[in-house]
Amino acid sequence: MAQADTQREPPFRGRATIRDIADLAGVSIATVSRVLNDRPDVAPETRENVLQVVREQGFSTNRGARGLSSGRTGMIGLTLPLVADAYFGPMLSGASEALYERDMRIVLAPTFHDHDREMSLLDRLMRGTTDGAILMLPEESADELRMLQRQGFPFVVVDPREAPPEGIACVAAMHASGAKQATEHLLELGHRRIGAIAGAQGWYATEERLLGFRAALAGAGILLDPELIVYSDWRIPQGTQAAEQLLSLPDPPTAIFGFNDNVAIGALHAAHARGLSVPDDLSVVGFDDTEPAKIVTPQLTSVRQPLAEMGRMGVSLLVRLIEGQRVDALRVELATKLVVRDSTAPPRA
Amino acid sequence: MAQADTQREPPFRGRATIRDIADLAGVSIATVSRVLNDRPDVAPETRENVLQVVREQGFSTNRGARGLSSGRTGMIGLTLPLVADAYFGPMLSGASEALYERDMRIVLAPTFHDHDREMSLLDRLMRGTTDGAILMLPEESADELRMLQRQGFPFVVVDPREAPPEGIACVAAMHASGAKQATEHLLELGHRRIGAIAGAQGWYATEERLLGFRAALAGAGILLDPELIVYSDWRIPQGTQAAEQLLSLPDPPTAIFGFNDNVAIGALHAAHARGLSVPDDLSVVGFDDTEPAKIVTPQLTSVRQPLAEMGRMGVSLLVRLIEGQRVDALRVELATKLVVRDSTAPPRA
DNA sequence: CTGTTAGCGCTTTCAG
DNA sequence: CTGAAAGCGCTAACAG
Repeated sequence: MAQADTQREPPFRGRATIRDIADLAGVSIATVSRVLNDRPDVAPETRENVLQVVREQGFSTNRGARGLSSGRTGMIGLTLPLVADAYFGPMLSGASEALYERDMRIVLAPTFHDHDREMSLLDRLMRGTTDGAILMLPEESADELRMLQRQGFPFVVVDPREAPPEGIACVAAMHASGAKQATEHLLELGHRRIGAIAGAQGWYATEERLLGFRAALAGAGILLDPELIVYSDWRIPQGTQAAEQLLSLPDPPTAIFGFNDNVAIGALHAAHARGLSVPDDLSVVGFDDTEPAKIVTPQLTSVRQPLAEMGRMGVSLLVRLIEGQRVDALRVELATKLVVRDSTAPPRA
Repeated sequence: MAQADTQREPPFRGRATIRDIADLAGVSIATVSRVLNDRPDVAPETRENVLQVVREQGFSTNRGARGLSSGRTGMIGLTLPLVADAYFGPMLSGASEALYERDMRIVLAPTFHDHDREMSLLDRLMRGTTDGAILMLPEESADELRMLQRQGFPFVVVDPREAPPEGIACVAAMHASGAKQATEHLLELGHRRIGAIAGAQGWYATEERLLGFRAALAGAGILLDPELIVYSDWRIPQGTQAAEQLLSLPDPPTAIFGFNDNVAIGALHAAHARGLSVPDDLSVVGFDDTEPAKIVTPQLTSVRQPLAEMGRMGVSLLVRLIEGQRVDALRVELATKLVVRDSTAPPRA
């Protein structure tokens, strides 16, 4: 009772609702809604008036409520294996920038490489909280993805783990051409025996990069010695180990091509441990061009993947999907580019 | 008309709603809601029955709708300057893990160091979409934070930029003690002239670390030469520059304490450029112990900040705030710890 | 223990 | 061009 007039003007009992704005502006909530959604059928004067009040009150619409009534929440889900990662970070960053520009929000769902978790997350993302999703390096098989698609939930895969399934929106980097460039760079420097620390077997990126590697070698008329390819799991220690193996060969390579920066850095470590100087005794090139490539000594020559751009592109595709626009290019491949730094040089002697 | 029975069994016209579940289970929606929210007042048998149907349908509740009616969305907002960053990444990761465990989702809002953006983001986060927020290294002044608080929106600051304001939930690391440890380590090694590359002036972390640095020096009976402290902006190039300055002194330091890993790495670069060997000619220690510290050569001795743990702790505080529980310790300081690696050694001669 | 009944804040026909 | 009214899916009293 003596609770006083909390019901009065501006500082509402919580946050202003569309109804408060309507009252203040002396119009109906329908009109406010129209203004808020940029509908054309509002008198300019009315619109200005409403916007005025909206600004005064610092009002912005409750997405949950909007979602309920319109089916569109303005939020999109994003799953990715890891958040604290030099590889996924930039992708996430690019996606979040693009989303921000569209005034959309992102519901983050790290899977920590757990397939079940990813599935259940996805499942939950779909339940009205989110208009669509971006799946980065998803754990799902092509079949699972297709099933998801059949449920009518819009999503796009960024950086597919397996070969991108037909009919599913997907953005990837040009792995093969990047690998080819890297290998050719080594070849031009005069290297003839080039070892490769490939990624995990069966991964799309691994297979494609292998293709590019082989193509470059073939182009130089070099017959690939199978001993010179060793698979890894993309991580530094495995890279070190793989490099050890390569360098222990009776006829060791003079250059090593790591299929990502991690394994290349691992190779750097291995060289260091053997007292080999990079690039004088051994050239090393990486792939991805993540932050660490610029930090290690010597700075790593690496193939740049446009990670942030991949994130942005994923958003762009997804938004079109959500809006029901025709998407002609369901599959987008972004160019990669070799960045030469200090870890490559002509072979000794 | 011939649209047929989309209204029938399982595969609903979209996704099952609570009403569908109720029908299928032969109970009211209120009962389903009770089961879903783990209310005690449901007969075990009924509960099991409902859960059965829920599982069958792969149902999960629409958070938007829940938010509308209960005022709780199960989502929390998180602002941070950068997502793709060795420092913020782990914090974010820790927070997202903790949130996941509580079956809550995180709405990500990177500010890219833009104050206005952060404010508007925050403002939007508050509008019913989110139950509370975690602000990592917020741009807001103490006053702004207090204003926010007055609006009744629960939030906690993780890693405050300024000295943490009274009465605001806040988690930080023990900067001073970490800095003291690092300096003492150098002192024990025999260094007497120790340069510091401080962070940005006025930052809480800078001031506190400076305190620890001074305390350690004082403890060893060393009078601090003001020339030996140079401020930076936490980034690598600035670190390099600051180190140049320090090393150009008539009587240069034999060790440099970088107030974060970036500037310490910058110092490594500067040493390298001068042909100084680390740690033989110059010892370097960093702060934060981010990923790059382990990657550079030589590996960096650094003070570990429990970044992921800070994120988790932030969530834990926030959840208590949201649930209206009493929070006795509004201010949490997490311990830091020196990790000795290869960049520190006794001074030459 | 369970069902009924109001809304939560917003969008969207459908009438003026 | 604008308002009235009907929900979106769910929770929360309030009765039984």
